[in-house]
Amino acid sequence: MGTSPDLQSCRFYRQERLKHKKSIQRLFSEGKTKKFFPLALYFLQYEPEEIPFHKLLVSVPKKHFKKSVVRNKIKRRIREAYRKHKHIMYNKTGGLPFLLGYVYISKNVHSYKSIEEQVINSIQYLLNNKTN
RNA sequence: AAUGCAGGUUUUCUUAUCGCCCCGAUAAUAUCGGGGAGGAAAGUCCGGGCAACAUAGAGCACCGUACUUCCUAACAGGAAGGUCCCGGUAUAUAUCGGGAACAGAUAGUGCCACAGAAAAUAUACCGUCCCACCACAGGCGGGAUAAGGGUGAAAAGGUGGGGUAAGAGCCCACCGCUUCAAUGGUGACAUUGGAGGCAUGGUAAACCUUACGGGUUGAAAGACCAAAUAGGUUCUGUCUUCUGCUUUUGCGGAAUCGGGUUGCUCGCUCGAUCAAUUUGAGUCAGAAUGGGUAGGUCGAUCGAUCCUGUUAGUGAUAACAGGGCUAGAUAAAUGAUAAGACCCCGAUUUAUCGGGGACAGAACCCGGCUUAUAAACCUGCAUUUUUA
RNA sequence: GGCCGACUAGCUCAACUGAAUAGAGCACUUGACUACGGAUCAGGAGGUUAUAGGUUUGAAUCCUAUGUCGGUCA
Repeated sequence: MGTSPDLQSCRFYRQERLKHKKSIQRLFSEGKTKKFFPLALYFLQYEPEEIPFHKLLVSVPKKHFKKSVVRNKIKRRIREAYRKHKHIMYNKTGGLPFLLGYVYISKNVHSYKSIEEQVINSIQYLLNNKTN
């Protein structure tokens, strides 16, 4: 382990992605839910191993969007919005980091601006409801 | 020039800011440099490579393919050709364009509703004709015949003539069919000539026959690394219910199991506490060993490869020469925002404004097929109009 | 990523190896019965058999392609 990563930047590190199968199952079974239309946010605080990364997962249901092109586009927009505004969360230090799961619940494709707005709202909501 | 049909080619571009994935260098979550979706990446309909397992040979079964020759690693793909069908042009034929699951119904079995005399070994209902009788409209009996007969998808070679009591390939001509021979062609087949009097309805995307091909399973294949824990195997050692006394034999107590004591419980009582004898079984401890889950690495991107040219071939394609390296992720990168250029549509003040730029996103890799596609361009054919 | 299967009336299902009006129950609707309703009785409507081609005289059925839905394999 070298120098610690710059958490304030807009870089989106590989460790900030939620990949572990059991963590995902924990997030969806034990985590809390809050709706920010067109998104739904699952969140859960966890015990980090070394660096307190917030971990992100994005999901777009296949039921509403048949074409993988459309699903990929929405996922990229959500991830981009989170990347630009995640520094808000790292600014407020203290407390356990979050596992985040964004699920797209609308049946229509929304523009980047409306998605960005709701992502900011959701991050503010998380900071206000943080424990420890 | 427009429209339609068929086929082919291309799949918008530039800049800035912030980012993502891979590779290389410095050197370590930093900086620099390079690369980053498609013609269908799709459907998974075929064929192969690759991998594991299986495997003496032959036959049967099952699945698939089906005009011929060639191409190919292979194919249900492609090229060239043949036959048949459809459309156009001149018109007994030729030519142009398009299409065809295009082997066999004379190997066998099955099916062909309704209608119709009859639906497949032809039949004899209405008919036609001859003879005899009743007795003269006609009826009945015996015989000949298959020309004609509502039907039906399909009717037993067709047309014309001769012939006959009436008729019939009964006979003849032409056409068709079957078969034989010759010639041309690698072949499908074509042309010419002879013979047969016609024997052969349809259906094989019904069973089937013939010929050819197919081992099974798919990257979730498969190979390797490997923490903690549990268990398997092997080796070594220890013990054979626990405990007290005793040198040992042995004796006492407790526990467990089994039998008896009236069915049950307690109690009492009896027996056993590994089997056996050069060993085996089990408990515990230690060591070794192989299998293997979370996870990771490989498989995995240099290949039936791409580009250009020459040669051979009608062509698919092949050979040779030169040059290039061109995504490689794994809850899965290839993006977001802003501005401009190009193209299309609408409004119209003719220069602005507004809207739009299809179908669609790699997952081991190739060769095809099929399906989805905005716009532009090219080629062939047909129709219409204009000009000469 | 691979491999299977099913689409028939508003719903649940039939129609077997092709045969001409695609049938049954529930639901809907009309009438009768009843003071009214239910139940019952008598009738009626409702289908491009998922879509598009093909084979056949004839297709829900056979073949091909497409679409939708479902199952299964670590």
